[in-house]
Amino acid sequence: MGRVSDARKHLMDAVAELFWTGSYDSTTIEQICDKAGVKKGTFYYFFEGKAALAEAALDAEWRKFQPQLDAIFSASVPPLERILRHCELTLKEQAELKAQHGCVLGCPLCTLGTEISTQEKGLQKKVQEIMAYSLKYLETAIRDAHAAGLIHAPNARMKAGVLHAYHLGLLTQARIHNDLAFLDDLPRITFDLLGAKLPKARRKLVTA
Amino acid sequence: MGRVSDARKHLMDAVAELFWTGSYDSTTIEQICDKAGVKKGTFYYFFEGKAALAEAALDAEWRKFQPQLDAIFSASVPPLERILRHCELTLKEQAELKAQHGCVLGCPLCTLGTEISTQEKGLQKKVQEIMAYSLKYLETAIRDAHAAGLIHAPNARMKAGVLHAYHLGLLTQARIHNDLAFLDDLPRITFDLLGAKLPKARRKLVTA
DNA sequence: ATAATAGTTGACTGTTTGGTCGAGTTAACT
DNA sequence: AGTTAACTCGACCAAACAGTCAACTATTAT
Repeated sequence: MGRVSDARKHLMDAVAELFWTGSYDSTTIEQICDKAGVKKGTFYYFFEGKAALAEAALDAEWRKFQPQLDAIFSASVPPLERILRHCELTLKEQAELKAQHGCVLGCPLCTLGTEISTQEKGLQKKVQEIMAYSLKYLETAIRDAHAAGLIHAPNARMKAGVLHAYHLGLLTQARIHNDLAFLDDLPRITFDLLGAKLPKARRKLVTA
Repeated sequence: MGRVSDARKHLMDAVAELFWTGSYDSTTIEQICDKAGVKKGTFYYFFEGKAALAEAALDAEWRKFQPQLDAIFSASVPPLERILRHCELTLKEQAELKAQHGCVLGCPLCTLGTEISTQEKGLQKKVQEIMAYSLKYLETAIRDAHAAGLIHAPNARMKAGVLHAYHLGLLTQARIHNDLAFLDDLPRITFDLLGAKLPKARRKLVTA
């Protein structure tokens, strides 16, 4: 009964892009509404406020992204290949975003999470949750690689943590310096850190 | 001629803490003035706006911090010891800040730089500049360590980049999760990444 | 068709903000 | 002591902002 609407979806799409390119606090509700082609009243009909919208949008984005990770980290793929593909996905994504928006955007979870960590506890929890998920993919791949004797990593969780931190650090630097070149080393160093050899055939250089 | 004032200094101190604990965009000029015990008119007498103040404050903070780094990374200290001390300084700082503010604050340059990267180009440049400086300390230490045969790192710059990215990533995670435990591995993993052995005598565990 | 429901809106309120300015105050210098 | 320059302030403005609401519209199920 009653009419149906896609305003909710439009709002979530709009907020994702605005947070991504700008920042959480600098994005106003009116900006979001404008981009979504929706009036403020409608916004408040669907969401309690900016934080609630952000939380919903984050959830939706993650659900959209997850199948890609599931494919890349599929158990049917050799473990080290999974990690390599993940690196390549990151490179490809960042290059596309730079082409689209004119600047390197880095990791959205870091950008958002860092900014709101001292406020908006609910949203913060969601960020933590998603980060924890994506860490698990790495951890599993590393554990499998170790079990297959491809690398020596008795503590897969810790190794994943190191890789993840390095990964995030690079993305952060790339955003801050607005330079994709920071990511060039990503696959090679990742494999270095794993104590594995990067297949020579796979040398995609993505330069700014 | 004329009177002298420390309002400028007070403003710079206030803004440093507010950005640190909150965020750039969420910090209003009035908030800054309140914390500094100064009226808005005075603010605009000294600064063109928030970005200008931030830039000046960043510069001042860096100048205050630099001597500490100079001491830690002194050529009179064995190169690997420099790096270890730097890790320990980070741990100590973050623990103090947590005790003081109730939350893990991470790297201020990252927090600020990530948030404003797509706006405020002048401020952004300052952030990049300071980051580049602090990277140089690491690089020199690594080059010295390599020259002394303590580690194998023919490309000191790249090694420093890896360590730096890992470092930043950890701090970011610690902030996002508000948990100092993320930093526990910092010294050990740092030395792992360097291919060096961490002196057993130095095992300070800082837990949340 | 119609009634019930879901969605939409614009106009409104009160508040917060950035930013300005002229008038006043304080301290250094001669 | 008096001049001058550096500084301070509070009052003010206009714009931007979050948030509300009663009236309106479109859709769906019956």
